[in-house]
Amino acid sequence: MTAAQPLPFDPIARAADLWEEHIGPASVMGAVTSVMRVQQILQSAVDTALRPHGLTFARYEALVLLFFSRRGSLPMRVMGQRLQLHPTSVTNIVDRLEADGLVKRIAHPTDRRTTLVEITETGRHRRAAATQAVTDVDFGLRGLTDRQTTALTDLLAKVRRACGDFE
Amino acid sequence: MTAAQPLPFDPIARAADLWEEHIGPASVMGAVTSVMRVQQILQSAVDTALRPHGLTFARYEALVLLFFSRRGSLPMRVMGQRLQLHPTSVTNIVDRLEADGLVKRIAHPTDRRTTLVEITETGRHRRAAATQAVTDVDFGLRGLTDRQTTALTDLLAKVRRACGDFE
DNA sequence: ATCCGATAGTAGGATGTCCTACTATCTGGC
DNA sequence: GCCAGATAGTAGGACATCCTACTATCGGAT
Repeated sequence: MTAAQPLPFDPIARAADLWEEHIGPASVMGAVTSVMRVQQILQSAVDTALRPHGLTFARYEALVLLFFSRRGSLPMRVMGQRLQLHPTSVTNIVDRLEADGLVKRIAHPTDRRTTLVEITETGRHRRAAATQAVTDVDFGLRGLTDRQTTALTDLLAKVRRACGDFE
Repeated sequence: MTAAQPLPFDPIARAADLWEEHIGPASVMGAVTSVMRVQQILQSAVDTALRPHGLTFARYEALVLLFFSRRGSLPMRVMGQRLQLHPTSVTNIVDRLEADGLVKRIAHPTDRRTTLVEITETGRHRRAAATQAVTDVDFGLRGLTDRQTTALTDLLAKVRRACGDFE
């Protein structure tokens, strides 16, 4: 069953690829599967690069978001909006970043419901090191030219726009 | 802080998009972010379509894989290879499918280490209904033409190939 | 024949995500 | 002022994934 029929090339093996062969509509499900798979590959690669720095991609994104914010701090609610994350996921992420001393929760000056999350000096240094690690990875293992990378981003942007991403 | 500077258009808000603006290299990180985000969108859409059928995308893929297999059964190890999943994830998925009566574990005729997973009649029917639900979703909410969909798949295939996917 | 490394699957733990409450706080209409 | 509904964040639970061990079994080298 494992190697019953030796295919000539590209034995794409995922279920939805199989599905594609048998049913159609042409390519739609194949695109879905490809996106899923590439995301998995990228997630794994980036997380591997970030692990030595004690960060996941989600936490890294949060750190970057705070780093580039005006005052180095944002309400948790805003972080959730920017990162497209559920409020409880933000709580979790900030918990861990705070435990590592990379951010700290501070009180909002006027709204006592709101918790501001502020990046610490340690957090700024960690972000710099992690960014280096991420860029090093991405240079290593792409398979696309600059033009192709841009094309990919544009195509995905179309999908995102059609789905109401970008608000 | 929330709406400090009203941007003219496309206020792409994710952290890595911000990162992109400030550092570069042009577009690489943007592509990574786009893949991540589109995967999230697709995952959510597909899971929503499958929820009424009691399936996640992962379990649906497993069901499809078994459905299109020669004898309607595969060793768990092979399922893991085809679906690019950790052996423990396969165990989890098969546990749940089996609890729902969609598959059953049977003994391998010669290798007593191996557990074969076989799709049941109920599983076959469930797959058919779920496939209908998934195709209905995908037709509704894409933003690409057929040509663009194909182009997207091809670009992602390049990435997968460069990363040693397809074995 | 036997032993030792390789292989198949699972158990338990960690992480990350979401959902459903729940508490605390704010805000606007009365 | 004051109360009803909205909003910010968190707690606890469900689920999916991975990792590290662990057991059972296989198969080839000796």
